[in-house]
Amino acid sequence: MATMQRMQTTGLELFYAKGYYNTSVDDILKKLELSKGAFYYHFDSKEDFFVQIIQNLLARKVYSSLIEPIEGHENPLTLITNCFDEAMETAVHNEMDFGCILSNFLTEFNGKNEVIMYHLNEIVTVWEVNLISALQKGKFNGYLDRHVDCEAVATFLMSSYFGVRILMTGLSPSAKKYRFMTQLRQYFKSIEAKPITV
Amino acid sequence: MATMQRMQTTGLELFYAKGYYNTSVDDILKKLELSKGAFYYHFDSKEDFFVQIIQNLLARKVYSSLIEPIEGHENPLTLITNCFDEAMETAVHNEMDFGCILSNFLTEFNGKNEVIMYHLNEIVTVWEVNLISALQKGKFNGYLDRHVDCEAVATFLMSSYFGVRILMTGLSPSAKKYRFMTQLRQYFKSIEAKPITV
DNA sequence: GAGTCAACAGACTAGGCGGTCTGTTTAAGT
DNA sequence: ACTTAAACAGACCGCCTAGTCTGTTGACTC
Repeated sequence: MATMQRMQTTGLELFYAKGYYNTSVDDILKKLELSKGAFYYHFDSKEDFFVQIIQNLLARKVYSSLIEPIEGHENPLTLITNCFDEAMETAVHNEMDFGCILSNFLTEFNGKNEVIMYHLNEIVTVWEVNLISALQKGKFNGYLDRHVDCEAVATFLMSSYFGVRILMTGLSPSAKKYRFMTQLRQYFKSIEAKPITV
Repeated sequence: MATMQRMQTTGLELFYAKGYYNTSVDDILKKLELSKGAFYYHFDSKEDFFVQIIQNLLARKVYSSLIEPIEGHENPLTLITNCFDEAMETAVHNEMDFGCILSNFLTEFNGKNEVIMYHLNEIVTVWEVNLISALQKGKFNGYLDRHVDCEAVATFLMSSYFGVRILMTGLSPSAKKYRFMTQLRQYFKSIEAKPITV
């Protein structure tokens, strides 16, 4: 049981760092000092292995870092700002940052593996749904302007976050983060509830 | 000479659709009905082949679709809006859209191949520089608010574009595009030159 | 018409890949 | 003590991959 978890943890590490297709089962087993027998005792195939990683590790990771932090009753724009800030700060401090795990896998498997894409898209949908409902709640509570299209805002936010994580893998990630955050705040200012013009 | 171009064109097609590591030299040669001898007569290696594709095809593609359209003297916010709109419209009409080519390769090679990453980042930098200068020119010409940080805007724009192209590979790309564009316009409104309050 | 060389063809190799299969160990049950 | 089976170990297989190497073709020269 502990072995299964170790396999999945190092599996995700290596898949994230080197990509799924570029990481062999032997690579993972070598790092764990385990054998082929151990792997295929616990998992049916490499694909089955990865699907379980998605459900057990990736889904929880996305939830704890991107969904749970925006579930409060405060201003959703503030919550999202802090959530993105923290997520990006983790990336900045991680010397081996390869971008957003979810977005990387979406890119790698798009058009190549329908089964895996299905599970990945499920996570994306959960994130989207939670973002939208957080925004709608914020609109109801008077934090957002009445005319704001919450679904559109969610799409825009997800896009920009996926994208900035790609850019942050390049030069000066902390500068990229700072610039991104200033413009996010600028954007948020434009959709927040307008004070009643007296 | 014509063979080299055919190789590069189909090479980019397949690399884009299936990924670099997931596309074998034989795959490309099979589609072209050519032999190993032909390939290694024209190119030193698979990596050399790809670097040439980047410089000959990818760089031009990015230039013609993302840089050249924003080089005019009009309002840069309008130019960028139309540029993104058109680029995304092409993606919507492409039944086999796998996202932004540049962003996909950035994701695939990040941390895996320094040589290729160098050439990819060169293209990113060119795009960034041109975006910034277009915005600065727009600021000088009174289209943008005086307090706008052009570098930050460029980072934000590149992020959001990379990201939305990923989302658009999922469900209802045209809806994603529409929502994205509404929020882009919203954001642009917040950084455009403010009319003098009388 | 003999020589030359660019532009290929295709057999070949060494290594890596996912996956299989036959063991072996170890601990618990009876 | 004997059985049973979970949890592995590791040799093995067929296939694929980047890259090599020895040819062959056909146009062009002199």
